[in-house]
Amino acid sequence: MGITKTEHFSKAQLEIAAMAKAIGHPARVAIIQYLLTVDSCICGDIVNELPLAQPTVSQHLKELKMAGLIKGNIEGNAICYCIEEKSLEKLQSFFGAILKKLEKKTTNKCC
Amino acid sequence: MGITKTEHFSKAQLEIAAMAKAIGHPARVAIIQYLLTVDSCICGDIVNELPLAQPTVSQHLKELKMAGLIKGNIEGNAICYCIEEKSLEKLQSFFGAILKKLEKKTTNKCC
DNA sequence: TTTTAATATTGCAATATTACGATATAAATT
DNA sequence: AATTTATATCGTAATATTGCAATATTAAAA
Repeated sequence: MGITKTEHFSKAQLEIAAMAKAIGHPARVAIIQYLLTVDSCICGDIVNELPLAQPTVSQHLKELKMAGLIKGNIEGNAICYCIEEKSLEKLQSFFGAILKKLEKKTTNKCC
Repeated sequence: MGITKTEHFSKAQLEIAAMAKAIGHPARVAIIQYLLTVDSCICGDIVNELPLAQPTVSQHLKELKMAGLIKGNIEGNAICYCIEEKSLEKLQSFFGAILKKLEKKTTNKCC
């Protein structure tokens, strides 16, 4: 069907999944990494940094924005994109919590 | 086209994207969380824990396995699934590195 | 050895994603 | 005002994902 049964999952599960899904494409990983290298988040040429056409990049940016991973400020005729720190913190603490739980059960490993 | 231009991205970017993509579905988030609650990774009834049919769950498990996030051990006629710690560590350090870089550029924020 | 239990695979329908050309929009520049 | 620059949106083709019924597989249990 290609449709996810969202109603059966918790809000937290849906949120983590949505953010992870947004990162789940190499172009979007590259966009995030590029946003980290530009110092003042003076944006602009994200398109030139990627091996993809402008509409495709625009679409990827939209998905990152909708997942709350980046935000954009209009600066004249350009748009300044930045990473949304809060969402990345959520992801890190999700994985941090998992690793913490894993360490607690070192006694009972079967694989 | 629905096809990703993988050849233009780095191995690291592809790996992070693949792992994130695997977590990018609420059922797979739920599976990971469930695997954390069972103490001895005596598996079995993951199907009963999820609001999805058995073939669907099996498919999600396969994707998690292919992304290297979980591993499965055959135990008689059942299969014991566990979380692959290394891959989660990779993800956490990816996000950790991002947050570290973000903290370094607090002076030049525009959004 | 037949049955049961646990999981995987196949096949398929519905929907989502990826990519891009064409076009639209909107502000800066000339 | 016309042009340029930066980005978004539309439309569409190719492919991927999600979900499940039906069926296969494989090992334990009866």
